Amino acid sequence: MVAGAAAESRGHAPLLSIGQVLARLSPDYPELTPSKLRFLEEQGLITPARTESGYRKFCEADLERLRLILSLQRDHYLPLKVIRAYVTDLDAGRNPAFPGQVQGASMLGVGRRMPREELLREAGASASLLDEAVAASLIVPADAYNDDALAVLQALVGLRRAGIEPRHLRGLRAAADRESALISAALAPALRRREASSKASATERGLEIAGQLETVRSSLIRGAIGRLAR
Amino acid sequence: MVAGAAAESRGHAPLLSIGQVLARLSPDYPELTPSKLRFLEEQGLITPARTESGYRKFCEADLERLRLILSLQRDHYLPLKVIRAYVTDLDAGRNPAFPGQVQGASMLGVGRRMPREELLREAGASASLLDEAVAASLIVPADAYNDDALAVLQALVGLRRAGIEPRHLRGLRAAADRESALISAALAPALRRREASSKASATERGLEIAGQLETVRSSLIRGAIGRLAR
DNA sequence: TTGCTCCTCACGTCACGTGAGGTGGC
DNA sequence: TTGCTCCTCACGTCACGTGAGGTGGC
Repeated sequence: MVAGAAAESRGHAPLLSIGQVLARLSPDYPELTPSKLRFLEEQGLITPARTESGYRKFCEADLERLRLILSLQRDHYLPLKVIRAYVTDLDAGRNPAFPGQVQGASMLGVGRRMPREELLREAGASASLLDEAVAASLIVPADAYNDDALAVLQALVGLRRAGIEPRHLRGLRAAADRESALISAALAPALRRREASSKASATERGLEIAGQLETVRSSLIRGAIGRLAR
Repeated sequence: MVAGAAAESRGHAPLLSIGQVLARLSPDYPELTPSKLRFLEEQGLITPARTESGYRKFCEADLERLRLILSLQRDHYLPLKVIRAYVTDLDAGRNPAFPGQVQGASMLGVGRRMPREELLREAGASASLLDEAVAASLIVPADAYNDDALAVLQALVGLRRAGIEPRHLRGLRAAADRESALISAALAPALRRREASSKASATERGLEIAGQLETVRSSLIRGAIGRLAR
């Protein structure tokens, strides 16, 4: 590994100090701090190189890994223990299952499947609400439902209390399809460039883009709600 | 205060045990636990009544307060210290400013305003990107921008890296307006019923509904992205 | 030499979770 | 009487944050 001026003159990416890493990542991850970076190293999630005098030096692969770790934390609410297991498996070439299937799922309940009756009971929903949700293409009917369907149905219970019915949300379905088409188009060139790249990483990147779109949308909606109250 | 059968026979809401509170709130707040409820009491955020033998008993006002506290935590990422100050001010009838203006804003930076140049620098954005965002109605031009504009611009920087430009997002603006109209319609009856209710609580309720809509949308988009990778 | 960045190490903090050991209520 | 729910209290945990005290680099 050659660092510094020599690397730069050959067009290699230079190694970054902890402060430079912060400057590069904080636009996407504003909650990042030096103390968090040191903590992640202490926990064995990243292993940056060191200069002779002990300064940390991060390469591009370290940055990629940090982006992965931070987005698993931010967008999937995964505890570091789970993230560490995932990246350790990745390092070992074991091609592990993507751990962030269900936002906020309990460790016990991950991958859990429940029949219709259990879904209704846990969500506190009526059978007709579920039927309406299916009719509006908000939930896909199945023999066994997952935690995602449960979260959606719980939200629909809350929305009904506000007088908003599933049929009012048909537009959401169409808008989501348009949005996923936009994301799909954005991912296509990267997928062509590196054919061998895993589907998991394409999904991960797609979810990151979805998160950025959500930041924009959320601002627009909060702005509109703020104007309503005036 | 009369509790139990007498209260029920008069049509008063009965007092709820800690387990019953959990059953009522966990559809909306799945992360709620008995230990969290006890912790919130210990921290002085709620003060449920007690039976002679020491069992906690929650009234409807306690539930309302819990919903407020939990949504301030979940949707605005506020620390309990800030939430406590807010509800304490509410109790004292001081009509405090709603504390959750900016998601994830640092305490130092709350209410902070920055000129165009500072906004561009902090977001790592070009002037033309900001101009395009303004043209697409994603950011409102101003002499001084807030943290919300910064978050949006940072997201747009990330989206541009993925090849998504502000003009591709004009649809988001229209969709956000439709969504806020839906929310506005849902809030209207409640606003009519209790004219004196504060605008802050209408905004709060509007944001709660927006959060539920987001749960549904997020599921649809994640589902669509998952199908893309197949 | 002067700032500025970076280092370690110890301790603090925030928001809970986890039992142990015991009592209350239909 | 038997479960089941609920109680307190002590301690643990997770993910960092905060300084003190010191060294490195342009």
